[in-house]
Amino acid sequence: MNVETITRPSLHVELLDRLRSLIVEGELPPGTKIPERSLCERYGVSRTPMREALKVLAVDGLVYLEPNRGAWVSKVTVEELEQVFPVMGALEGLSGELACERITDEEIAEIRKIHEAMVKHYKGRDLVRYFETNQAIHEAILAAADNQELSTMYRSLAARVRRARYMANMTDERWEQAVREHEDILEALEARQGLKLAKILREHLKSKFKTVRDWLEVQEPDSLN
Amino acid sequence: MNVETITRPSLHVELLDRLRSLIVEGELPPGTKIPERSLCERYGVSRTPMREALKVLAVDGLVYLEPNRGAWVSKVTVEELEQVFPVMGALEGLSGELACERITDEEIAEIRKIHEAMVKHYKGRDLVRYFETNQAIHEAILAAADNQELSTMYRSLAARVRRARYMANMTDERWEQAVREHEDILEALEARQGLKLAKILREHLKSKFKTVRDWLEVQEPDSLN
DNA sequence: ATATTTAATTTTGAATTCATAATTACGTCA
DNA sequence: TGACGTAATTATGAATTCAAAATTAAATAT
Repeated sequence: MNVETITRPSLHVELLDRLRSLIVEGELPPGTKIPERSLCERYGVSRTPMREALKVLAVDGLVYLEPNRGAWVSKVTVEELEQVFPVMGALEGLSGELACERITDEEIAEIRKIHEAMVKHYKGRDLVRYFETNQAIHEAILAAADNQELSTMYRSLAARVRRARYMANMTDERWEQAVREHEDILEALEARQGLKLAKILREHLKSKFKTVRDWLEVQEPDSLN
Repeated sequence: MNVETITRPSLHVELLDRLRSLIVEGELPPGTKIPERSLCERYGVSRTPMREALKVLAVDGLVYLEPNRGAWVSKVTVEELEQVFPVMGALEGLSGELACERITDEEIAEIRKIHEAMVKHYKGRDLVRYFETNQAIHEAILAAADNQELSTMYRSLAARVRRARYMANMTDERWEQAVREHEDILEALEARQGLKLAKILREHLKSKFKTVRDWLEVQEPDSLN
């Protein structure tokens, strides 16, 4: 009897991952037209699995489909993020609460380490590494919450937010504030104060939204769609 | 110039809606194998759009895909709902909070009406209509919250929960408690006490989960997948 | 030159086809 | 009878094909 069955993922799943990165990492910027044929050639697949992947990404909110007209990388608008951020706040708050209930001392120590690294990158003004470690902290809290449904939903929203390259817009003042908030996050986590952590995380997201909004209002003066 | 352009939705969207109903309404019960061919014949479409729809439903969590083996209506497990309910709680709590900020007196009056109807169905022990009006209240609060992202996510989870036909399992005691909780919901809403409403809604979901869990533990003694 | 039709081209939507994996049916042998 | 192996059948994954819609290019008129 075979226990260790090998299940090669189907093409559309593979494409899903790759397209998602392309979009989230900004290689395909918001508003870009996605012509099926050229993307298919790029990955050497036929249109069938490509179209399947695009349909999933459309439900995910990363792609915008117009019947008979094709697919675009969906834009990141202030109006959209105004709605996304409160939802993310609720989810990340829950993430903090659940994490405090379940997290082990070892996991906390691990997060503390990432936190210290993040502070180091802040002091060295290394924006890219700061962003990476920052994200790693939120991911670690999410992991500690140990809720797959929560993770999936949170990541889906986080991906959409990440496309706004707002980091470049962070003033020194806001950056400092973000780090301060992260100190509070660690503190609440180490004390396992779930409700407090939830509240801090929600507040943290609110100030993040301010940064993103300012950035978007510069980038996207008007424009429809 | 044509302003009123007609955009016929593509087949896969049409199928998406129909399949979703089939699954949520229980016509295709959890665990059912979904043979592509027969479903295609049922709707008179080819496999291409059907497969596109199935892939989307799989991301939604209503369908389970196994590579090279096909699609099944995903099962409703206690383990899954244990994760879904807290997330729903966070979302519905936010829904209550936002609703309290935005809701008009007229909208409140409308919800009060549905509430009265619900109480009437409770007294008449009309389970089906009770369930309908109950759901309508939560939908109305969600609508008042006026957040599309929130609505989408909430509905996706609610659909998965609805598939557990737990209502049949409601004891008189629990039913009474649910109605009592709904009285509190109305009260907090009319007083526009957002945080309180959020808390009540979360609690409300917790007791709902108890009912669902009891039902599932009878229905699904063990079983994998 | 600009606007407006009309034709050609391209792109998309969906059915069909083909290859491959999985399942079922059958036959053999202990 | 039942376990095992092999062939036949069926179902799925993905490429291809075909029809229809949209876009672009060309032609005509103003």
